[in-house]
Parts: sequence; structure tokens; C-alpha cells
Amino acid sequence: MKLSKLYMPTLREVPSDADIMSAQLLLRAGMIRKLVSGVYSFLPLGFRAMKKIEAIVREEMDAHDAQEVLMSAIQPREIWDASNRWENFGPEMFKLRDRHDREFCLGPTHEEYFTFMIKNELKSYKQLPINMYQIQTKYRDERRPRFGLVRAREFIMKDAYTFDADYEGMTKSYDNMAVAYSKAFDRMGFKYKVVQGDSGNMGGSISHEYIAITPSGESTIAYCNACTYAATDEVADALFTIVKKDEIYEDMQRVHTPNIRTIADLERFFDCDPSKFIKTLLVKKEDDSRVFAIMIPGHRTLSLIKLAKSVGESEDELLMLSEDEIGKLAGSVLGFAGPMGLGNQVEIIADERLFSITNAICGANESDYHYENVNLKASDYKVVDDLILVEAGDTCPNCGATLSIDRGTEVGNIFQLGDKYSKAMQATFLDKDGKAKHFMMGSYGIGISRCVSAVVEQFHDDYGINWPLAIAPYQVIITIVNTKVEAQVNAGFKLYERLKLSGVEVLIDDRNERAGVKFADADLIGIPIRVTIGKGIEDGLVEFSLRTDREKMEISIDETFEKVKLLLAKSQI
RNA sequence: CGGGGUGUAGCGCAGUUUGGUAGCGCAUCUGGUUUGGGACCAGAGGGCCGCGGGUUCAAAUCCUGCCACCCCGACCA
Repeated sequence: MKLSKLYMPTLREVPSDADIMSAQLLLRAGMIRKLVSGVYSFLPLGFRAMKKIEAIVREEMDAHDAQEVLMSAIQPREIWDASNRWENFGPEMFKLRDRHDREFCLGPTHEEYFTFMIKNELKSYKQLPINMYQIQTKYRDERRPRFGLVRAREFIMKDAYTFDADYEGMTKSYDNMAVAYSKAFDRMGFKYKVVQGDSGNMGGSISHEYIAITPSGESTIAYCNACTYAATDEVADALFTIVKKDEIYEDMQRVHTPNIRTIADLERFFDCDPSKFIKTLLVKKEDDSRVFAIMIPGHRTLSLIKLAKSVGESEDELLMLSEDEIGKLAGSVLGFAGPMGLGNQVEIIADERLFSITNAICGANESDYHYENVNLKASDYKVVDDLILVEAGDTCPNCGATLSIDRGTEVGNIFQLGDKYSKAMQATFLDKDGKAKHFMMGSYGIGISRCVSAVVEQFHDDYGINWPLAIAPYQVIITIVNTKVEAQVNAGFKLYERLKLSGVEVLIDDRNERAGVKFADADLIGIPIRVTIGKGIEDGLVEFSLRTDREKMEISIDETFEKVKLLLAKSQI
């Protein structure tokens, strides 16, 4: 493709509403454009990059017994009523009516429709298992669209659904998709981690999330550098120990601590290690039916999910007490809560590690007072082994190495659905024994457009995008330094035609611009292999370089051709 | 949905406090000089100042209603 003809409206300045690096670069590089909040279009270069990702996903799905279909995005209300999700999906669903006032939605996902279709067409165990997928535009009216392609209201998703005769079959299908996903994400080249999904309130159902490591990511994960352990921070086991010191138990003392509210204040006031402190947090159930006092090591953070599990409540219903409520309950202001004298209606829950602290310091439930030399007895409290959020440096529960913490973006997930939808929609088949049974299902998603931004988040520098060869919109860009010099133009186009003929995806910058403009654009759009044709052409030499490093090599056109072919061959593993 | 902020040329912004003929940089077009890291000179085009109502002789500017966009807030590809 000639750059003089390519629709590639690059911007020198960053559009003011682009909030993350990938959105800024994709917009500046003329790869995407925003129409309204959370709704983007793909221009030629951006679309090509996305199609590369699609192709990788398609190849891996096809290679793992999935068959591609294309289901309608527009769906009638009736099939959603069967699973109750017309109501339950909530305001995120884009709903519309036709001229006869019949209700429809734009598909946010397709469990219902696939199940509905299967139920009418698949009747025998002999036809199972079956795995179908599609790559299609999805619609979700997000509460707050942001981060460019990451949280869009219209986005491209690969979604797959498996139907099996029994539980074993379902897990096999699930494992098969897990392999396909790892292969696909490996080929895209970005760094990612597989974490166990939050089985949380639902209990039971198994799922995994594929998290691309990106500094702007919305989820925080803990992972081990030595083994494959990875989990979201709220769920990850926080393995750290407090070594019990062989100290003499001193007598408890009430200490006047005017205005000393935070752990940092306490450290300064008592001039001691933060592991000496017991932090007491007051949490209630939303409807005020239960109140909890949670004691954790002072320098750590409470995990609401872990708390919810240990008290058998839903995480969503647990709230931290407000300052007023603390005053009423504990007779103190924020910062002086402690386990003593809280009254019977408060359930006190303690992180196990507290009892290793000798002569601890905690709030006295009285404004401006703390206790020191506190030595709690485990037998007096409900003890839970782990209530806190994992931190970098904690021990890997799997192999004992040290954990790291990073932020990430969910680019894929796989889910064992069981018979949730087949039951709701009465989708059955006849098993060997002639009995009607519910399909055992799985669903599997990859955010295709989200992957585009994940790649850009991971592969860029100060000058622009730095596409991995496997998903670059073009593999090679030939820059003609001065289009007024015939020898440069001729040599450029000769190489261009030759590469094209041998199947290389190549751009040629034949614009009548100054060299600086062309180099800047080449950097910005991030084509991996660069050939610059300038003055050296008089001696038959061109410059060969890679986007990843700025080192240039002066070689002949023939050598250039061979080098390109070699690089491309190496990347096709 | 709650709180905060912003809407002026394709992009980035000034002008609004104190009402008086709509500006700057980049981009675009024409001519010329340039041509290895975002050139220079001369000229030109491009605006319902988010939309509606009001105040006023006069509104980008003041008042008011609405809309859009962005930021901060517990289910997600």
C-alpha cells in the first residue's frame, strides 16, 4: 500500500478525551476514531491489526474443534425471559422496539440464543460434544465507558459455547478451550496471567480469567514469578507470618494518644514497628442486621471478599461503618476502635496472625486513647486464618517463592456453566438410556478489540506503537527519503513490488513530505521492519532497521529482501 | 445513578471574571524556496462559540433549562 493513498489521519496532538496510552496512540496513529462515548470505529491500519488478532483466535479455535458461526446480534426479549436475564442484566443491556412494539436487545452475550437454538436442533447424545464460536460485535451500555477500547459499549468479542452430555465432558471441553486460549494469547505476544475466577457468592462454578498485564489495568493480581500461581488480589492467599517474639508479657496500659488515628501516626507516636499494631475495622451488613469488628495486623488491608466468605454474607452487602455510626456503636471517633467493650451485638472476628503479636497496641474504643501491651487470647474470639489482602513480597502458596503484584486488563475468560442455562431454558437431549438430560455447558470469551489495546499498552515507547510482528497491520515500511530523487523512488518501488509479490505485507511512504515527517509517522504507527531509501542508493545501499531498536544497517537491496524473508520465516512458528 | 469538571474551526487551546465586529498554534488549500528526524516565506478557505429559552440597544461572555464529553465511585470481554 502506498502511504500517499492510505487513509491514515495521524494526529500530532493527543485528543483531550483519550484517557490511556493505548487510546492516545491508536487515535494519534489514525487507527481508531471515536464516535460517541464508548463507541469506536476502526480505520484501515487499526482494522488490519485487529484482523490479525482475529485470525490468531480463529486459527486456535478451529484447531481445537470449535466451529465458527455468526449469530444475529439483535435478539427478541422472549429468549431472555426464559433465563430471567431480561430483567437481571439490568441497564447494561441495550434495548429497542420494532414498529410493532415488540421488544429486542442488542446482544451483550449469547448464552440464551445458543441454548435456544441447540434445544431445537440437537436431540441426541450422539451429536455431542459440540463447540461453536463467533467473532462479532457486542453491545453493553456500560455505566462508565472509559479507557478507549478497554471498556467500550460496542466492542468485538469472540464468544464460544460448548454443549456436553455430562460433567466429565464439560470439563474436557473446558480444558480444551484453556489450551486454545493459552496458545492464542502466547501468539499475540503480550504478557498475561491466568487467574482463577472469583467463584465468590455463586460457589462451585469454575472459571478462569486471562489478564493482560497493563499498568492502566482495572484489576489487580498477585502472581508468582517462579511458578504459574496467579489470583486476583482480593482472593489470593496472603501468606505472611508474624514471628512470635519471646517477649515477657507486660501488663496492659491505657495510653493517652491525642489525635493519633492512623497506623502511620501510631508508628511515629510509639516509635515502633507497624507489625505491633492491631487494626480494628467496623463493618456492617447493609440492612444493619449484623455488625462486625474485624481485627487484622495493623499494616495490612482487609479483603472484603475473604471477610464475606468467612461470615457467609455477600460481599456486595458489606459496608464499612461511617464515622457517625462508629461514634454511636463504639463511643469513639474514627481511628480509636478496638476489640474491647464493644457490646454483645458486635461479632468480633480476628485474623489468626494477631495472636503472634506480643504486647500489641490497639484502639481503646475511646477518643484519644489506645491500649498498649495487649495480649489477646485466641480462645476468646472467632478466628479466621486469613482476612487480608495480598501484598507484593508475600509468599506464594503454591511454591513458596515471592509474589509480585501488578495491574491488568481482562482479555479473556472461560467458564463452566453446568446446566444453569439448559435448565432455565429446558434444553434437553436424549442420553444412551433414553432419558432426557440437560446439556452441560461452558462459555468462553475473548475481547478481540480489547486485545488490540492490551498489545499497544505493552508495546510502545515515547515515539509510538511498537507492534509485534504477528499482529502488525503491515510487516514492512519502505521510506523514500526524498521523492524528488528518481533513483530513490525507483529503487523503493522496485523493492516494494518484489516484497509484495512474495507475500510480504508492505507499506511504501511515497508522500512528498520531509524525511522527519515520514520517520515520525513510521515510529507512530509502529511497523516492525523498516527500510529507508536515501542517499546511499547511489552506492546501491539502503538502511535496514527494526522498530524495536534504533540501530541501522546499511545493506544492499538483495540482502534487504533476504533479511525480511528470514525474519518473517522465523516468526511463523 | 451520586459527586466534580469541561463544551469556541479537523486536533490542541486562549477569549467568559469586567457584555461591544471570534482569535492563536497545528492541520488543510494556492504559489514559491526547501528535502535524512514533525521546514520557511507569502496568501487563502474553514465557526448556529454544544442546543433551547430569557435579560439587554447589544450575549461566546450574564440568568435558566436541557444535551454531550471527561474525571472519581461495589458484578464485567
